[in-house]
Amino acid sequence: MEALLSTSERSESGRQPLHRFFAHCAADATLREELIRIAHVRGFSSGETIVGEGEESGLVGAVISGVLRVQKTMPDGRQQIVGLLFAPNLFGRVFSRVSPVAIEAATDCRLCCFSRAAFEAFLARHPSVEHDVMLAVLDELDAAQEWMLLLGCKAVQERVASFLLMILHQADVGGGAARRRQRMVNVPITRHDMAVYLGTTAETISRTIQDFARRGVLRIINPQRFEVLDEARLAFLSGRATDPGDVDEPSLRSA
Amino acid sequence: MEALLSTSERSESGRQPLHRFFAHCAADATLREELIRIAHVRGFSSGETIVGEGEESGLVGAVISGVLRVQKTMPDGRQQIVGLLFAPNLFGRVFSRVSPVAIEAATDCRLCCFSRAAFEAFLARHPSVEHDVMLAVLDELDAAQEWMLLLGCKAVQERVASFLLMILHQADVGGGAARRRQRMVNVPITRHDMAVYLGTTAETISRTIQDFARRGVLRIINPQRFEVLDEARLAFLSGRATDPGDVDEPSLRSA
DNA sequence: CGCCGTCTTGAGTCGCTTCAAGGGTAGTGG
DNA sequence: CCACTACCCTTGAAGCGACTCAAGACGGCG
Repeated sequence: MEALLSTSERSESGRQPLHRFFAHCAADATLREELIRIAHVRGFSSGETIVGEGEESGLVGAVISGVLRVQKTMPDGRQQIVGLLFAPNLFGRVFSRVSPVAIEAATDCRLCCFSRAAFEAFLARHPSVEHDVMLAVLDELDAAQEWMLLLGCKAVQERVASFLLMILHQADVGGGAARRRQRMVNVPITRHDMAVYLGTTAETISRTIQDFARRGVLRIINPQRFEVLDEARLAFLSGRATDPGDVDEPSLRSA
Repeated sequence: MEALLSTSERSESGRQPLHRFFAHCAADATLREELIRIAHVRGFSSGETIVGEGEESGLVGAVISGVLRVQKTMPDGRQQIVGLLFAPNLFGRVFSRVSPVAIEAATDCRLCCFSRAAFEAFLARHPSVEHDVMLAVLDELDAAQEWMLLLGCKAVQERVASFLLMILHQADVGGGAARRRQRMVNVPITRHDMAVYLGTTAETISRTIQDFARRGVLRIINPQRFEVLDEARLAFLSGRATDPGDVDEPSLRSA
């Protein structure tokens, strides 16, 4: 944990940058010390539940490595992933006794954990830190609203394209202008999880990705790894841009 | 504005209760005075835009009466309503230069407005009030995630049922145990807006509601006003509950 | 009264889901 | 070392729910 907070320079070395929240705390000796006292690092393996849905769980924290899925389940078993959390995002529902969502490990992962009570007490003592957490919550809200647009309006092909672009860009390393664009997409989750995130089925996901490959938008290295050959086309297919130059998209689906 | 903050008792008289945020401010003379100094009440008529999408707008505040729709639009014109705001909810994106969503008047309405800059300065001076705002944002996030479940998993019939229940319960008057259950649903928005909210089309909404009426779940007084005849059935149709007693639902759709 | 917007209803089409089966790969034990 | 199992991904075929297009009904307003 000490290492976590003492290495704000490691973002230089290509690792994930610190969350604003941690950067803030790391910069102040008092905050750092308080935080270290209540934090503990825990490993979870893929599939494990960190917080159950509707469950009273006193655990909040941040992702160090790996991916968490935030999901809701209906009484009859249908489920929807309402968020994916990568490092260095925060997880857990602060200021509520029960969590309205389940949080599970989508991959093996390491988490920096706090007891919710201790964390909230810490925030209450340091309003400027609570402010950072609020900004993180606002970002999450923005992301949720963007995803609602995707689920409500977009065809499956657009959803898959949007998802791939999201994965692609969240993997961009380095901050600001030094940010290096990736061409390789590493999908850290299964087709099934992708389907649950995108509100569709694993079969449809599979068909769509194969279709993209046939059209030359991307190259499939293996089921979890693609090379993006034409990012502009992918952005167009995602519905994010009204197409600038391409003429009518010929679908090779029937060929 | 003074009237707004001086009438925390009016929730007794059947009016909307104050938002936690206002209740807090009304209870402290200093806060109340500061808030009154930066607030102004404005009326908007149905269809007017309060904040444009992606636009730099310095306006935030709370709904006094009427309904706001929070929506996002794709480059090709498709749109999705990502939230409806009733009194006494807060509106506007604090701590961001641009708003990622548009905020429009879904009905004629009255709003208590603040300049974003002044409001943020006010929050910075009073962390306990900022805390209230954070709780409101967290509630909004919960609602957004619930709606993602609806958009990603539910069939249209379930979405419409969920929507009607939401409208029904948000109209329940009185707080806590004194809350009085409504049987009448007043849909404050058009079929088209409902469709945009539910990620479907106006035609499908219409068909579904007529179907509910044929099945005896509700009675249509006029296109904006229904009486709920069987709330348990409606809850079942919304997918919120695995049905306890009803056997297989006969659809009168084909009759 | 006639126009206009909203809601309703009908018919046809299509995208996606569902169901079913086959292939690839990793982990396990004989 | 090689079967064996299990899981994931892929592919095919059929069915259906919801969208699209089109037209008619209702109500409000100038």
